[in-house]
Amino acid sequence: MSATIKDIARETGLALATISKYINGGTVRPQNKKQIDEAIRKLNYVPRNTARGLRSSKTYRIGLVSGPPNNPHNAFLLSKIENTMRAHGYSLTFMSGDKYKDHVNKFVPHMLRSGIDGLIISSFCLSKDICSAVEHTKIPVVELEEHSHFHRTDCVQTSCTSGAYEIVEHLIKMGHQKIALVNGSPASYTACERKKGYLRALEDYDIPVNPDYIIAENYANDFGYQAMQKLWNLPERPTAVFSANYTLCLGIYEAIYSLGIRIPEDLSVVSFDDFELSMLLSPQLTAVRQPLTGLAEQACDLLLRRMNGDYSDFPRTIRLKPECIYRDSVRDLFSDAK
Amino acid sequence: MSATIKDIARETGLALATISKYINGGTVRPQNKKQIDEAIRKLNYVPRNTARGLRSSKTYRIGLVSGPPNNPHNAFLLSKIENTMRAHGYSLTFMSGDKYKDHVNKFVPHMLRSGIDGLIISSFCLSKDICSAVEHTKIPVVELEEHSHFHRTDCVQTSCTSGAYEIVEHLIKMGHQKIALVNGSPASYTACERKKGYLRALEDYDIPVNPDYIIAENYANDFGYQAMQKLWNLPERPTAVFSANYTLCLGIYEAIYSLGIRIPEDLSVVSFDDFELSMLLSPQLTAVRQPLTGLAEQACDLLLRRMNGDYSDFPRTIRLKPECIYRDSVRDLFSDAK
DNA sequence: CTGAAAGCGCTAACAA
DNA sequence: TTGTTAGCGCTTTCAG
Repeated sequence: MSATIKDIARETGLALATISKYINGGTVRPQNKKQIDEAIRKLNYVPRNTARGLRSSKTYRIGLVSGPPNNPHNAFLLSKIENTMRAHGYSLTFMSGDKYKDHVNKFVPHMLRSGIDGLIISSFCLSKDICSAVEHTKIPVVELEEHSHFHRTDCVQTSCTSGAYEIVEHLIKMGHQKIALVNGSPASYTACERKKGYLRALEDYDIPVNPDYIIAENYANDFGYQAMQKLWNLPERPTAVFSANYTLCLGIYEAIYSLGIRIPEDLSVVSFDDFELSMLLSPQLTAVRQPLTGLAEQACDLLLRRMNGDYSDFPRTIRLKPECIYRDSVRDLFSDAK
Repeated sequence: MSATIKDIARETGLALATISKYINGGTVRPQNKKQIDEAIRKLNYVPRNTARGLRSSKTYRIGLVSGPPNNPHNAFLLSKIENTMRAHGYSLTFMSGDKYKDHVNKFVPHMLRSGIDGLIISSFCLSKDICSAVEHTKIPVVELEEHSHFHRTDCVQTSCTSGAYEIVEHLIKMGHQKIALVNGSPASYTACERKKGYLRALEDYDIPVNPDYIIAENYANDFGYQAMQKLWNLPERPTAVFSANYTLCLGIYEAIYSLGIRIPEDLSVVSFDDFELSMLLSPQLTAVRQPLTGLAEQACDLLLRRMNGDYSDFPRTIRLKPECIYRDSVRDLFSDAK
């Protein structure tokens, strides 16, 4: 066992409380300061946050529960949140899992047991039971993007409806009418919002909805692949596909390659989520870029304020607008017609 | 403040110690068991790991320090490690940062303060001071890939030399002689190993080393971009480029697109690290795939054993062989000559 | 199998 | 400014 504050006290001849106060930013006599610093260095003393927390009932730790980090969307949020919270003196306990298995309901209790001062939940929709268990602990929660069964919660989200609307509208303006949507689970809040945007755009331009063109099951890569296969087997193929997220898009692209489909000649493709990848595909992908930095910042800000007891604007819903990035994966049917 | 073990004791009329023992897997009279379970549910009791740890000097938490998770390599490791450790009852404190700023030297003390039973360090090379601070705490450390200034440490690494050798040999067998290397910092262990593999292959095939073809500075995207620009401005352009990691490769591809270079007609490209991306690029990228699952598993296994006091094989160095995936980004100069 | 008591490392009152 | 004291929630002897 390494040195404790007691050892420092013994070494310097000062009282525990003095050392403690100094460590926590209090002022001590310069000479004592020097002595303490020296003793700390000499004994390699590291204050144990766990012991501090026991007393102050703060753990200086927050939890982040999210989808798998090998999705760049989650990775970016994780990275940004971790960095921000660390700058505020918190460390980050991270748990992730596949969205489509119900691990989640085990994550959160585990997280609670591990001891956290606040919790950010991203990509996941929690069950009622879990939500009430969390609410019972009184620790502040910020939901990122999804919408669980909390009684009332702060949440930060991308305005998916507007992003989806805008990109579908772009397809329409380029002359597309047969537009397919490959989407996540209907149980997912974000998936619903994206579909809503898609439907609104069609409605506003008087384009009839073709149920065959809407394939929704989950956000997995594989599903994107299968969905694309299915679409291409339709007697009347779509001229454009709107992929509702990044992982789906990867699967769709794989299918497109294996089917030998040319973009945008044979098929136009747009997607929610914009990443490095989008630029490296040829042709470059037209996509909806989420305000990831903003999402992370707002979530952290909200959580920090709640942890500091500022509930003045609770519960708050913050919606940030995404941005469409227009590249070369959409064919302009009008100009072709000329 | 939510319920404590005391409340359960009061509620059930049993002693603290009995409850504690039951919670930790001890046996109690069936009737008491029922009572305790009921009280726990009723009061929504969650045992505080922080308080447990104070007594048992275990935190049930491990730390992972790594490069940014928006690199799929790091993301994969993180995900795998977190899942594995969680299955063993540990939660994961994650800190990451840009490899090329010296945040790292602040991470580790922060990590130590936060309280962990073990530490995995990936991608980072720690300073001597930090290493001795860590060694002082006696908590087990496993290094993934890089090699710090620890006195003695367990480490798990990809055998970079053999991966690099094999992929460069492939280029040579396809008739390439003018092979460039875009590499990370010479201070990086992995970068050195990858260069070593490159040099050995050239040496074995009696190909002279052209210093202009070796550009090494760091693993950043931007640097890959610049390096590629530089290579293409050379009076004698290389016929092939070996990118030493994923992020560099992204930058190289961006440069290739913007310069209008055709792969593999004008230039062959191979890279360390293989991801979804590699398959979606056209043409598909020939790459070295690291045994990521194996790396994560071995690191966890080693750390778990050390945390359980098993030091029988300390210090252990585990090296796993990568695998080359041959795709279409390399031009066969011999068959062209026929 | 159960209970009483001590104490893990630290902070927060309060007193000096 | 510094010291004293009590106690955070839990585990761990050691008796019963």
